[in-house]
Amino acid sequence: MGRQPCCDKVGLKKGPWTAEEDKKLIHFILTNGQCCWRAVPKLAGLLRCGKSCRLRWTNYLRPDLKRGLLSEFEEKMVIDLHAQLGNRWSKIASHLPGRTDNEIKNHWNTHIKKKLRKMGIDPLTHKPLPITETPPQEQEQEQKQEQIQPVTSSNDTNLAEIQETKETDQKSPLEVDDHQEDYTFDTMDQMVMTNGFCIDEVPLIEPQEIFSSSTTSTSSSSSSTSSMCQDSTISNSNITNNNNLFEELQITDFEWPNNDIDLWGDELSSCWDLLMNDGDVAVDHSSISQCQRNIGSDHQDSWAYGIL
DNA sequence: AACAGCCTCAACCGCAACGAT
DNA sequence: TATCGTTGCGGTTGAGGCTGT
Repeated sequence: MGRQPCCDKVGLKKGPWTAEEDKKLIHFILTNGQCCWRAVPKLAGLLRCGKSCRLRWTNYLRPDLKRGLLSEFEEKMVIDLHAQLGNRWSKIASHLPGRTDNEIKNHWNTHIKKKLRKMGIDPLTHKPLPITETPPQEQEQEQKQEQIQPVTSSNDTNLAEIQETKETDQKSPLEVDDHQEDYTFDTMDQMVMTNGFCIDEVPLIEPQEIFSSSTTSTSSSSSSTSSMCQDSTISNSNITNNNNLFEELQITDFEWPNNDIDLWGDELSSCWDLLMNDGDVAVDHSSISQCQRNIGSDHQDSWAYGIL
């Protein structure tokens, strides 16, 4: 039928976002919530398409994002989940609070793939690489080739592999479980065992389960994006029960991680600095102190500002 | 210091899925 | 059921930073 472009591309800005654009988007979403991304750029005064705004928010500006490299535990979880789910990055991300599908996908392509190959494991099938079939010389060449070519390219996806991946992807977790004896990543198995769940029944990992000293109860955040769109305001009952700030902000759906998580990277902090320093934004210090009490003071300088 | 090649990751693109009508 | 509009997902790209020479 011929799809329309997601937005009128004439005169729209592309490429990296500026601090000013970030500021506008954050301000708009905090005051209006997430709704109808197509309308967001217009209403927020941005020369971007809605898609770009959504991506920027979900992958970078969302306050519940964890910053920095994946921990070893998270990495292992990604490997395990990838073995079950294939390249379903959003599904994988939904098990890792504060991580985005894009982030996990990038990390997989740049780090984990290499690691697995070094360990002699095929990152596509999670089975041992066919060492005997490939003469050592070729292997050496492959390794060199891999060093030359960016791992993000499709250099490792020949037709057969693509086919294989698709077949693997189409397997349900139960089907995968049927072949669990093929799973060869021993440390992974150990991890799975020590954490008390089987590969085919990966639980929703709560932040407090990953970070043992957690105090607040939260639910999976990454998977909440779509449900957030249902509301015209962002909702989070976990926080609002005893927190005026978030009521004021109409932030009721955020999954604020606990104080063990580095919530705000420097860049985002600066965005929020920009936001709070803006003329139409005031800082509610009483709310800040309340937030500090609720969540802990480690990040008090970073995030606890109210927009009135 | 200058340059080239490599690496990372934010952002884009196109398609699929889904809901509304 | 068919069509349309919107959002979400996964693959891919390329700018900028990093590293080695």
